[in-house]
Amino acid sequence: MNIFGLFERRVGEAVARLAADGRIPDGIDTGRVLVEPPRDPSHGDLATNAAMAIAKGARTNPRALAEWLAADLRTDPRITDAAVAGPGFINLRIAPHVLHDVIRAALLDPAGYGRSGQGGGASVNVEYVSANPTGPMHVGHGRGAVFGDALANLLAFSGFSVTREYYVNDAGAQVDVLARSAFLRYREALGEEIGAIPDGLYPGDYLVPVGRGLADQYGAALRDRPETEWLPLVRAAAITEMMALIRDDLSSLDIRHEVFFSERSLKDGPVDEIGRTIDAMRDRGLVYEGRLPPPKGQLPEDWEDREQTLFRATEFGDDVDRPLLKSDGSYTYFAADIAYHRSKIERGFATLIDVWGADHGGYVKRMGAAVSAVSGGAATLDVKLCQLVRLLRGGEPVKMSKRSGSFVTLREVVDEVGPDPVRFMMLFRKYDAPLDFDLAKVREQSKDNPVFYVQYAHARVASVFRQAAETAPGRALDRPSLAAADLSALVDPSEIELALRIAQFPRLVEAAAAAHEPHRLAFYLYDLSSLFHALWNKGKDLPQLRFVKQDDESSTRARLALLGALRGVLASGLAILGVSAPEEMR
RNA sequence: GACUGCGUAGCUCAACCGGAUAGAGCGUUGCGCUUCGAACGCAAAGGUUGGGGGUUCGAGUCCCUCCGCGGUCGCCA
Repeated sequence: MNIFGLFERRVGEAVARLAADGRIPDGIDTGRVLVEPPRDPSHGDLATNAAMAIAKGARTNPRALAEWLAADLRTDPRITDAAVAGPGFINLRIAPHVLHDVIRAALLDPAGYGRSGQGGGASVNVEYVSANPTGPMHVGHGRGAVFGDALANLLAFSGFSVTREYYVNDAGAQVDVLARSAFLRYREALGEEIGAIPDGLYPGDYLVPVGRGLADQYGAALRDRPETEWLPLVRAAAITEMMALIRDDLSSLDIRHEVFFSERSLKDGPVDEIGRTIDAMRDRGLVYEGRLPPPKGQLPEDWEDREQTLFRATEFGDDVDRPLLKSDGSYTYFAADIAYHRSKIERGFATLIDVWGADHGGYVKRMGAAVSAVSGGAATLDVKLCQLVRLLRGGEPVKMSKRSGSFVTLREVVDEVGPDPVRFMMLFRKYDAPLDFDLAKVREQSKDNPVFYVQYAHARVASVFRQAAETAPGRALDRPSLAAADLSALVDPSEIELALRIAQFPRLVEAAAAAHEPHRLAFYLYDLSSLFHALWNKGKDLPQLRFVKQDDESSTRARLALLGALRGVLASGLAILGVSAPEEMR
């Protein structure tokens, strides 16, 4: 249950009654009416901007409107007070039983609390990672991987039908370079001395096993054949191995895609999907032969002014029209990418989310233009650009990696600190802000480490339940029993504040899902944990606030009910982020 | 030069389709804590939200402009 939505509807009814009474005009737009937590808890439990939001349409001053609405709201048994404040806010105090209902709902259905029908089952495609299959994943890939995965979880939790997809760039020049690099390792495996890896080839030793595999499979048969003959074979083998490597890296973070979509299949499949896409666009007048103005700033050395096949991207908000064919007549990467996104649309997705690295920023407009063009405006594309990750150890930048040849691999980091800190810290920052990831800090078991702080809150709740069971062996601690407790024993402001924060969970999930911003959930869990730890600490000085009290079974049960609700929200939130919720931490 | 993201406390960052007195953590300062639930607690100081202008009842948030930092800049992927 979402009390914010509940009271938003209630406020809407109050507005409708004002209209029915003739005090304001009919049909006023209430789309901007919000019920939200007040900035200052002393103002009330909930606040609404309704009077200010409709004042213009009602042609009445906000204060007067607020008084009318407040009078109506005061008649509701769920509302104990409605006060007008400031420019026209209405601050609401809700009856204790409303909050008790929230606690019971969260307690009785921990996995369902916060879920919503927001998505209405709509199909959403989240494309993330899509790292080139030329080597192991590095830390930068890891951020997009975790972000995309948490976002997919969040959307699924919010009632969307989500497909997690990986676009395998198995068609460009890079995979040919991969093939040549693997071929070198193949010759090495046959006993040849290859010396230093030449510039332009991938030096990483992760290709050594690929070379060995080729030697096992083909013996010396490929060695003296021309490149045109061995390259497709070696390339296919190497890509298969690299994708296995990447899937393994991803599984170390518990990330699994449902669809791996091959770029090569667009061109080499039964039909040339890229050609088909271009033809379809041409039929609609979106493709023409023309010249492009030279790029501003430094001119590329090999710039030649020539006529080429262009997509009218400018008609869809891009800065210039974009080429679909290279000078040798082959398709550009962009042309393939249009065909790929068109395939997503043809597969029934109206909402496309792409998670890219910051270096692809210049690509966003043209892809958005392409999606508008090929879908006729029916599909939307939201591109999330994840900023760079700076890897630190004790404040000092970490560089290089022997294994990969040039970068720190994701796997090295996961192996060192574990998947939970990697996932949580990658999400404990807005995606469009650069991220510092400190290998030393994320392993600290102290309140300064957010991962530990949140997980420890969950473990601490579990510990209270263990203690509750030990101190009174006959005590019924199952959820239905606790839900039957008299919750009116919860009176301390700290307890109420915690309950109110739990009540915000559904609203927060909804907003985070709508904005495609899973980091909000990470911050919420941190705040929630902070309230709980504070309450715990208060019990140290004030024994009457302890959760388990030998001499007061009824307040013990009420508090355990609250903690049971808290435990569910923590577990549920952490599950969306893909972080474990430990029962104990040792 | 163009496009794009960012600019919030000394530092690292939040701020929910524009809402009230811009919030946390670290650091600083002060007080507390004889393992009872301290893998610490409480409190304080700290801000012209990069500068300027505009829209609005109301702007960190939207628009314009300038400054600074990063990214990208026909056919690479």
